[in-house]
Amino acid sequence: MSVGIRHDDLRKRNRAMVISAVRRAGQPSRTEIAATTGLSHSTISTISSDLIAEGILAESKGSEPALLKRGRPQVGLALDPGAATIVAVVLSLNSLSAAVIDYAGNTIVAETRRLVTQRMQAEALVEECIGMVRRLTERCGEAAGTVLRIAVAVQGVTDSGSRKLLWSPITPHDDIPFADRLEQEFGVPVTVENDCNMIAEALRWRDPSRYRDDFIAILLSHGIGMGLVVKGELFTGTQSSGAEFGHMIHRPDGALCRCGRRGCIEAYAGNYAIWRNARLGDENAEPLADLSDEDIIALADAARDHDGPEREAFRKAGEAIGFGLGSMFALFDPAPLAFVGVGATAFDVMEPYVRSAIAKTAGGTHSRAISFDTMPNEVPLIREGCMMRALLYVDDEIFAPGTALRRAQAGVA
Amino acid sequence: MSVGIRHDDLRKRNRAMVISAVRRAGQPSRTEIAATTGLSHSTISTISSDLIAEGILAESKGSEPALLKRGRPQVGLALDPGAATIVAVVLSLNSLSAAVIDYAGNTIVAETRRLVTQRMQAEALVEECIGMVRRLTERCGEAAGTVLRIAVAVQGVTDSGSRKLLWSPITPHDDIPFADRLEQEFGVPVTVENDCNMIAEALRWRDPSRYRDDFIAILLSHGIGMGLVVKGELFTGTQSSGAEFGHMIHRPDGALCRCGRRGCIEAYAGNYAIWRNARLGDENAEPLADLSDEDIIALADAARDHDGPEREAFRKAGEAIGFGLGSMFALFDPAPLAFVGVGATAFDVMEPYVRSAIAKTAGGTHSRAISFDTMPNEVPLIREGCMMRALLYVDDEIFAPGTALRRAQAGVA
DNA sequence: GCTCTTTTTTTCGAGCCTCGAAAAAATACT
DNA sequence: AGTATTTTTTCGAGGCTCGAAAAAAAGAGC
Repeated sequence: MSVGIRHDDLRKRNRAMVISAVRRAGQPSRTEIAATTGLSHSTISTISSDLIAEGILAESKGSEPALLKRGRPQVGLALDPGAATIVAVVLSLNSLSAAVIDYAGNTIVAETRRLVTQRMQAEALVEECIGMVRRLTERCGEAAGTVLRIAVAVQGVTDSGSRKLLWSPITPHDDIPFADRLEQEFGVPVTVENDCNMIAEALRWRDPSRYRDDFIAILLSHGIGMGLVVKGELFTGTQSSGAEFGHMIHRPDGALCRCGRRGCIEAYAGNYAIWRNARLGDENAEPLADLSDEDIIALADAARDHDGPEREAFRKAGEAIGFGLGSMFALFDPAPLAFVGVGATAFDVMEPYVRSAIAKTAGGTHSRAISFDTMPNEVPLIREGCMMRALLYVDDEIFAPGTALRRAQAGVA
Repeated sequence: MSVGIRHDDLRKRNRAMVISAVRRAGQPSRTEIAATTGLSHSTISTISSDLIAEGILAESKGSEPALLKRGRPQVGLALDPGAATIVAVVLSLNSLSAAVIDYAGNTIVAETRRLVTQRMQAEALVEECIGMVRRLTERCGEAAGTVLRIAVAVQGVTDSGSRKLLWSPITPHDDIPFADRLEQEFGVPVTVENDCNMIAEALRWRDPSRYRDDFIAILLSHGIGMGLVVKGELFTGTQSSGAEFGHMIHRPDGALCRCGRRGCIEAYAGNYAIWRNARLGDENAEPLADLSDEDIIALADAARDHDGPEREAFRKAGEAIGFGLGSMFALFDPAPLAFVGVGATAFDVMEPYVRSAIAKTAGGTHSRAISFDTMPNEVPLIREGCMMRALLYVDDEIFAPGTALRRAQAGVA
């Protein structure tokens, strides 16, 4: 049961509101913050002067456009870049990248390297991450503030506590305790997040007008992933990162999926499935391990060009996605969609089939206009979402409690 | 964006905590409440004496078991039955019932009558509801407190604001504005809720240990309904009451559903679908309008007795439910399940097929033991959930704000 | 250049709220 | 009857937010 609300929580939450307002708006004045939060000017004044004294916010004197208005000019508040530093790590099939990022969201240093993830031991994967983070932080040296948080985004299923990678297509190993190992190594809180969830998080910041309280991000790549925001909250499973759209059942006992089961949406709409249908015409053939982007683009070109097995393969893919979305819409109604990843470049080929499938479902009723958006490159989105994840943690869990936290901790000690 | 938290909100929320603790625990002492809410004894003391003064709570002197302990005896706090009155209305196929209920949850008067809902005009349906509520409240007369809330539970889809019945199998008419019409008539806030959501609400109160933060209630009757609780919240659509499990797609372009579409889970697992498969062997036959409970029980008996079309029909039903659950579990992981309604009496026939279907899905992995529970009679659950809905509204929206509300309203006026 | 107006930000006292400690109340034990 | 024990209330202290007023920092007008 939820616990009663104490007096100190009040300040904590209002500090969080102010920080969040600044992160969202960029350089809002105190008056603006008062308006958006609904708190009084005096409260905003005290809170923001506290935050400035603590080095979390800073008055941004320099870059004002100095809009010529009559009275005392507004002074913008901005996040102090030096307040903290976070590290965002993105691990995907055969690739690892990481960046050290300041509190305002500017990348300080970054690195990317290729790995053969599918052939590595679990421990070697973890050590590659540790190594890269160590190199980067040392490269920054004293220049950067203290690292307060590390977030790792991985393709695959993580546990609901964001501590372990439960299963992933990038490695044959299960239950890899990334968070524990990295925390051990760096003494800083760490989370492992699902890549598609990070895409969803990034979309909220990229385009809050479209991606606000309810939307769906679908990653069309070798497999099919989904990031889902419902009622303003990132939707996760009760025990895992959840939202495994690719493994909803499209056709019971149908095509062979990479996961070993049959009839999953992915077994029709994943890159390997499209290739398999187009080239082999056998939906039970063993899925390929990997497939280059060019291969998919070539298939899409062929499908656009003429009727044939390629177009038929994309039809099956679109149908699987459409019926899957229809089933989801039966659960929580239609929402704006973003298709991300290589598959998005071929989405124009699939779209009519997706739409006609949705039209055959309960989702088709409400939705006069379900709108699709496509973004071929998922990498920057994952990176960005991962960064936001870490920064928001610092905002809410470290800076919002402020001295109250330190007081409480001292009390415990 | 969420708004800052003011000083008065604090008291409001802590009052809500206290009320909720009493509703949940029955007759907790102040000390107990302090423990469960985490608030200090002094705070609980002031808040509860306020609530007693306002006639919301009462000290329950009478029925103590007087457990012999050393110190000053605890004095239990209970909801004052006379604090308020609510009306719960349940409208289902060919049946309307309503009850006037006191603040402690005791039924004061109740009435049920049969209607031919499918042949009535929309307005006539609304008027039947109004008439029954009026008769009941008049029957109570001065005996009951003021009615503060009316909740209507209906089979079908309502809008997300719980104002209209968007679609229902009990009537051919759409968009029936129950809430507006009843509010007009009685001058009291009214909501229209989906019956399965009310079942879920009831289960939380019936057995909080099993039905707590995440669970699924599935109504197996003529159609298939679902009530879903995820992370402690009743799951609803963004625009409708949502969670239309019955209209997730089991087989694309498959059996004819009552909704006019094809391949819905309901088109395999609804009573009409089971009957159709067993008796006609034609999954495209026009669905029957209604079917008696006895018919389904007879089919289940036949299926238990010998292999044949009946057993095959239940196999198809179980498979549809199992694959559907598997897809849901892919989205948010397995959760405890309750099967409610006539179909639950036949669940033993379907269970093996349900389980084997789930085992073929992503949900099958995590779930070493997904547990099913069956409750044949849905009516008392719907009634109970509907009552709780209304009572919780009074708790949170009327009694928790308390005088603060009245003050604010006066300020506005 | 000086004063007036306008807008933003800070200051200050009032009013609530929760908390901890101590007191009061109510009962069982001896 | 007195003591121990547990629950509940009382009371002063400390925080927090708010509204009003003051202070600050500009442009506008003469």
